[in-house]
Amino acid sequence: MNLAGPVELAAPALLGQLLVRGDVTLRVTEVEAYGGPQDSASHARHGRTARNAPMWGPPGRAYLYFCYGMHWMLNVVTGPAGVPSAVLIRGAEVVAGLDTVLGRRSTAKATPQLCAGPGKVAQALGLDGAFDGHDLLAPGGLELLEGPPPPRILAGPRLGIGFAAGEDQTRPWRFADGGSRAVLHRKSLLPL
DNA sequence: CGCCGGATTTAA
DNA sequence: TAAATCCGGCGA
Repeated sequence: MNLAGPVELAAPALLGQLLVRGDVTLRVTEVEAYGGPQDSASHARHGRTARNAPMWGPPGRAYLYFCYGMHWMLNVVTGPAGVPSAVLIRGAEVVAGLDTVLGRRSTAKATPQLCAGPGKVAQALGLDGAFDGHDLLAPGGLELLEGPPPPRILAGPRLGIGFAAGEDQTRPWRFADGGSRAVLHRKSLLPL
């Protein structure tokens, strides 16, 4: 997994990787790549601010932001330090700690969609702004570990970025594990 | 300083 | 299909 390369290559490489916090382990099934000021869909589109500062940092850090007044979104910072880019974790499967996840999600039973959606992923891991900037490659807290990459990868346009300029809206920078059901809007994806 | 709207989720 | 809910970023 090379997080220092171009974000559109780092993003699909994160599929199958593991997010571990305490007794909970999630396997990444869906991601989206976001670039720098040239990407009109990215938080970095208006340059560096206090909120998006982690995107300029070294790869392997977390970028957490609050959205729609109620959801936290987990991103993995990629690219060399100084080059803003991040990968939004949009979906995951529960590998361990199901009871903890069910409690955090306030749900009685596990379905394939339990952690399908970026807000759900952060909630399942119990994340909030306190994890913004956290080093995911160091032991403790929240960690990113190596997992087997999926045999089939799907790609398609990013979701919820209707505000972006023309070409940025259709660029196939959303990636998913072709074998997982923990992926939203599977129909808008095609084999990579 | 005030307004606009969002990398969403949920339930009706 | 709409409501919930709040703060970042922009224009004044």
